[in-house]
Amino acid sequence: MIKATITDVARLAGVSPKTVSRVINREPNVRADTCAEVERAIKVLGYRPNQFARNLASRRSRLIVLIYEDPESHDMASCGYVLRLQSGALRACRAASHELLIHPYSYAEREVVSELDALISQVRPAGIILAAPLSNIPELVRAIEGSGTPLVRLSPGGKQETPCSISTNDHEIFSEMTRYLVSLGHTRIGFIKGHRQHSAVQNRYSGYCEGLRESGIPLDRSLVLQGDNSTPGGKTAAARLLELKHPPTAIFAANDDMAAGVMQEVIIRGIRIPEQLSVAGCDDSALAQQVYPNLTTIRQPLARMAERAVEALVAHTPQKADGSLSEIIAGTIKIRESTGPAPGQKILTNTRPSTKSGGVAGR
Amino acid sequence: MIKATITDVARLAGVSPKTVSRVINREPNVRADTCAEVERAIKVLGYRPNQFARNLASRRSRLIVLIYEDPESHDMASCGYVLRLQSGALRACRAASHELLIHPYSYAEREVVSELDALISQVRPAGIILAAPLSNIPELVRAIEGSGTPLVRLSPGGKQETPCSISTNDHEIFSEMTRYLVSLGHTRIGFIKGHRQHSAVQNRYSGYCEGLRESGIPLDRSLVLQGDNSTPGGKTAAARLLELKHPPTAIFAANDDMAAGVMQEVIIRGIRIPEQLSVAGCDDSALAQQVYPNLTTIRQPLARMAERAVEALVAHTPQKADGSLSEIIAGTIKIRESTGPAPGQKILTNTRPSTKSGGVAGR
DNA sequence: GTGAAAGCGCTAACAC
DNA sequence: GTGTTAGCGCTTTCAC
Repeated sequence: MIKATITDVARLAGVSPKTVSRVINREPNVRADTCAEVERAIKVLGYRPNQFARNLASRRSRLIVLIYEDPESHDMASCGYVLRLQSGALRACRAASHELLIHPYSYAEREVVSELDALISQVRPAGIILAAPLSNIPELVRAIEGSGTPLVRLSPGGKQETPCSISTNDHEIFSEMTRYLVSLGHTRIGFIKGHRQHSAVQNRYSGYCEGLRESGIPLDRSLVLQGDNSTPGGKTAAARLLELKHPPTAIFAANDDMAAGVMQEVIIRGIRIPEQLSVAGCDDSALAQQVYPNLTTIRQPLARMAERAVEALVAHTPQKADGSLSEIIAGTIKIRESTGPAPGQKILTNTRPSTKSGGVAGR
Repeated sequence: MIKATITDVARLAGVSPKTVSRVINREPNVRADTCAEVERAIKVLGYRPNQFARNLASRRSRLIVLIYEDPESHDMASCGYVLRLQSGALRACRAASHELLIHPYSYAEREVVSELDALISQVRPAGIILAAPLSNIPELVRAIEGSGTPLVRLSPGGKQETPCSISTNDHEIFSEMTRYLVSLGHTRIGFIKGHRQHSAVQNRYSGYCEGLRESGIPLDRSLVLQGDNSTPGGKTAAARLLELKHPPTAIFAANDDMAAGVMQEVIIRGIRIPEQLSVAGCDDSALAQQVYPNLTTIRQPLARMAERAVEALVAHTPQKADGSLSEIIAGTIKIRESTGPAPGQKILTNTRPSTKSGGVAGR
């Protein structure tokens, strides 16, 4: 397998290298038969353009960099999160003949910015995807934007004014899940917030509050606890909720890991799920279908978000000035076995809430 | 942040571009003070060598490709597996200033080989890592070796004659876990085999057999079931084992996902773990610490294996003729809460087996 | 120890 | 529509 070059192809096809270049880059202004001839020559020689030469000559690469919080720093808890991002990004990369470079960062280490600088100037990526919670760190965003590299942020919290971003409807879907629990007859619904640092925290909690409000149920602050996104944290929080004078009949955790911790604590205490207590989570991690009973949860469109991000980046390549894309992709509620009618409640005919966002789906 | 080139640095340092090149590549034959002068200039200008130009001129890249079975085709079950491989590979890549390209393949699709060809000729990777179970597919190995790209295989089954490979001690560690269970007083130990396609299956099962043999316990074939690496599969298998006339007092599953299924089934039947039944798995996936009780399992040194693979590849770069590396890195037993003395058994003083491979560690 | 010249394989900017 | 001329920024080869 000796490497054929563009000149070899040009010679065989009886055209100039530039014409071959036009064909492989699908540029206009090539006669159909010339094009066919070139393509034949390409096939005959098994020619593959050398990416490095292309990158060097055209000053841009076909590499997309996906940056996310290093799951190692969380003991691999968020592993489904990372894999789904990768999966979507890879799909779009394949479709666009780009390659994906992964860069997990432990944001604890402060060298990230200089690492990023090095990466950008050495690799000149076609684009960078910055996943939450990193998408929320001004320092990083600035470093990337400063270099002129196209950037898409995934689920940046707060006002997503700055550059391109793709988010999910956290607020709405948390509201919807809350209303779903209410529709099952629950009126005392515990809520365990996510880790403070994570930008989605606020939207999720506000969604819960709104769900209650829309259902006409007053917010009881004693039912709301600060969690840390971990399973042990969920366990601890559940213990506190269950020891309340008026314990909740449902517990809604801001992620699945905490929900799993809740379930552990509940089972230890001999409380049955969902007959005596309903549990809901968020993320639809692998865990959700591995715990018993299977967990009702919210599935975020992570893969789709990353996929769209790559698409935007690839399209955007010739520095589109104001590419201030700001998309929202809706999540989905997955009803499984961990939620059911509140104790002492008749089973309702229709347990599914009306949907104005994302929709509700069984598994 | 305008890009400084090697010529800029050369000019500022008052030397030729070639000398700068020598410095950044750590080539010999540069006087210490020249070197210092160049490094100062590099710092002043914030110079970063353009990888594409280097790659083009030197005909080799600083990209390592990690190829593994697409977790999507397994519904993300093996997500910890992938992440730990990535994590190790990334660590070594950072240390060696290389970048990591990830390529999950669903081996169901047969186009993999031509995709691989394209990848190799376009990207000219410095090396490829082929993870199990893909490391066992002759077609892929041939395609890579045929291109002359350095290859390291991870846990290829069978005789690892061909090229470089890095494996773990599946056989020994499964034997050890089995002996550990015996040391707890278990004599009827169920075993659920892994998916047929996975090359490690054979070694794991043979380790179990040897563990029994060394303990003087005859192999009872009715206690050995074929699993499929999935949680539901483990559940089904457990049901069959528990309905046996003489059910086992311990169940050893060839991976954690199946072990989780076992635990589900056991809990449904109201059997207590570990008092009435011990359960052990393999992989130390995130799951192992998320199920209740936490799962006793085997931790494979996946990250370390991938890390070593990258190191070998990077060192190997100038096609070392016979780089037939063949390393074995030992796994570790993680004793958690799901295993205990067999029912009706006194608690032994020392529940830990003698170790001749890998060693035993609590958490 | 250091430098000059000649590409690596492709694309940019123009000419025709 | 197509070809020509120059590089892209670095490393190679070989001279000194």
